[in-house]
Amino acid sequence: MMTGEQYLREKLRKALQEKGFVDDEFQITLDRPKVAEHGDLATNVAMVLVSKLRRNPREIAADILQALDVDAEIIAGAEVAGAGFINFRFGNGYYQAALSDVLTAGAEFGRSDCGNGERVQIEFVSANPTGPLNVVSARAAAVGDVMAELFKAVGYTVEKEYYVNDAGRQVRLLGKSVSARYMKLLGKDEVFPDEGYHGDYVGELAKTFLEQYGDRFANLKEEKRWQELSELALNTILQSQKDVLGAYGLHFDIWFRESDLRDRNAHREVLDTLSEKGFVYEEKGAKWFKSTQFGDEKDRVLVTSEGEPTYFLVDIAYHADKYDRDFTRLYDLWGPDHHGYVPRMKAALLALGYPEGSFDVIIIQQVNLLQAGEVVKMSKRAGKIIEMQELLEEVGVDVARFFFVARRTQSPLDFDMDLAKNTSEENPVYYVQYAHARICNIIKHAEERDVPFPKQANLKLLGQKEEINLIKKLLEFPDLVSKAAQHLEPHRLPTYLQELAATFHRFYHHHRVVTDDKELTNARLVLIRCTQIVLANALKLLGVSAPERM
RNA sequence: GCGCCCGUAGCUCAAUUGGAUAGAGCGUUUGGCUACGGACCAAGAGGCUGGGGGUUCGACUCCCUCCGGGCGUACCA
Repeated sequence: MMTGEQYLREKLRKALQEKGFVDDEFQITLDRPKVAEHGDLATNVAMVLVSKLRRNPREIAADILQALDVDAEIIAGAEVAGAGFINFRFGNGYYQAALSDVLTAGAEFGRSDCGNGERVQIEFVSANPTGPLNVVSARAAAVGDVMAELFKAVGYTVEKEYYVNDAGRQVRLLGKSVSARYMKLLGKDEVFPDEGYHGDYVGELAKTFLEQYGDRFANLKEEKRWQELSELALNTILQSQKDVLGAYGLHFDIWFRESDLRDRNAHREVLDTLSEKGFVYEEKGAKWFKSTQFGDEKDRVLVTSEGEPTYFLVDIAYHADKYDRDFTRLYDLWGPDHHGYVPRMKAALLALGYPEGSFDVIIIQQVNLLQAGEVVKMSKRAGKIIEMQELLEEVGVDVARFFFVARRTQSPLDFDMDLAKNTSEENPVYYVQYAHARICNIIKHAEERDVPFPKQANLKLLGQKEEINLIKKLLEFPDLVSKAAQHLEPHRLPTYLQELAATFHRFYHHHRVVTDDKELTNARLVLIRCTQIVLANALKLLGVSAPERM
């Protein structure tokens, strides 16, 4: 069905054209005023037309109103206000009718198809497989997952991908580190690599391997031992990363391995392509990419003077591969320490001829863990990190996901452990979930009193302020989902959920649902059922559970 | 030095992407609830949106500048 906004937009356009104020191209802005006194929707068209018509905005507005022909059931009020805004108020009849659409749509309410099935890929977490996932990865995991779900909700075809850096120096260092620990357990001396991994998990891996495979690695040649142990360690770590993410409710469609690219020389192909296009030159024995031609601040090395391909070159090949898989929009979620890398990646993809704007990077800022008001210091070097697993054990999946998504990605996030562990009203997650549980309980209570959920209800009985406000809040949901997807702002979901829960609790305290008034009871049952639907749909997008009991 | 991000109520954050009187939660003060769950509700106090300048009908939002914090600035990944 047509929303009230669409209806009004159409009627406004008609009025404006009748007056000869605008052409077909003109965009009418309609938005929801912050202040209730300003109505349900407002437009600034009169003010926008000031310079074109050279007239007083309030007069223009009055003219528009005079030409506007709307159904009084839908638009109950329209007036000129402020500097030249036109404020519109929907009639209760409109809201009451719209409520039944929520019920009909059910789990589909809030979803749309404006993405037209376009193929979108979102790559995130992609932590080095050289250690356990930390809390920063936990934030990226939550944000990326919800972004992907938002894209799906508005009609895109989405794949979630994890890039595994299973080649190169880091992995070799991991092998050497494990090897050194392993040999030490056997009482043999092997030098621990300079920049090796000091975390406790390295020793634990060595111990596990010793138990599982005995001392057979000790007899191998050094190089061979490092190689085998690094492969073993990598797979073990990767599996535990998958396990943690799985427990977090996150399942990647693709785990893409860097070694695959190297094995089939994809980076060489890309190098050739860039060379043919004339964007590569040699200097001091190295091969450079002219990224400055595409807005980067300096040129970048693709192949070192030692003949080694840089990480950058392989990464270009990786992104080219994504395009080869027919994705038309690519999103990467990176940590703040990689933001300097964005211009060169964009430059490379432009040089290869991929459309501008088809690739974007979202930088997820850092996470500070707070305990008793103090920042918990973490150091990767010393192996002192709070693992994602520990965090989940401490606060639970629902709380972690909600907290991580609740902030804008550009802002650093203070994760308050004490608040997160608090199972009382202070914790917004419980506040929202409680609203859902409370509704389930009321519906159950009604059934126990032989008031089954009605097939038909007279929604015109829902005229109280708290009832109308609740309906308004519910109807905001579809627009919220599409805006959140469009602007890559999943944090809007938690904000909205808190508002919705508050609006519901307010209604609950002013009005009783199950009463002797059969008709009214039925209407209110529909209202809370619709609230339950929207709460559940929003929580689903977040990957947070919607409990029936707490 | 240069580049990117951040700076909003005591604290943690929003603000429909340029709209009208900047809003929530926590904390604080006061008051409710013998009901379908008190993990709730109502009322109050709390602000020069880091400072200054500019753009225009209109700025938390865009531009310039300064201050403060974080990150980056490799033939590393």
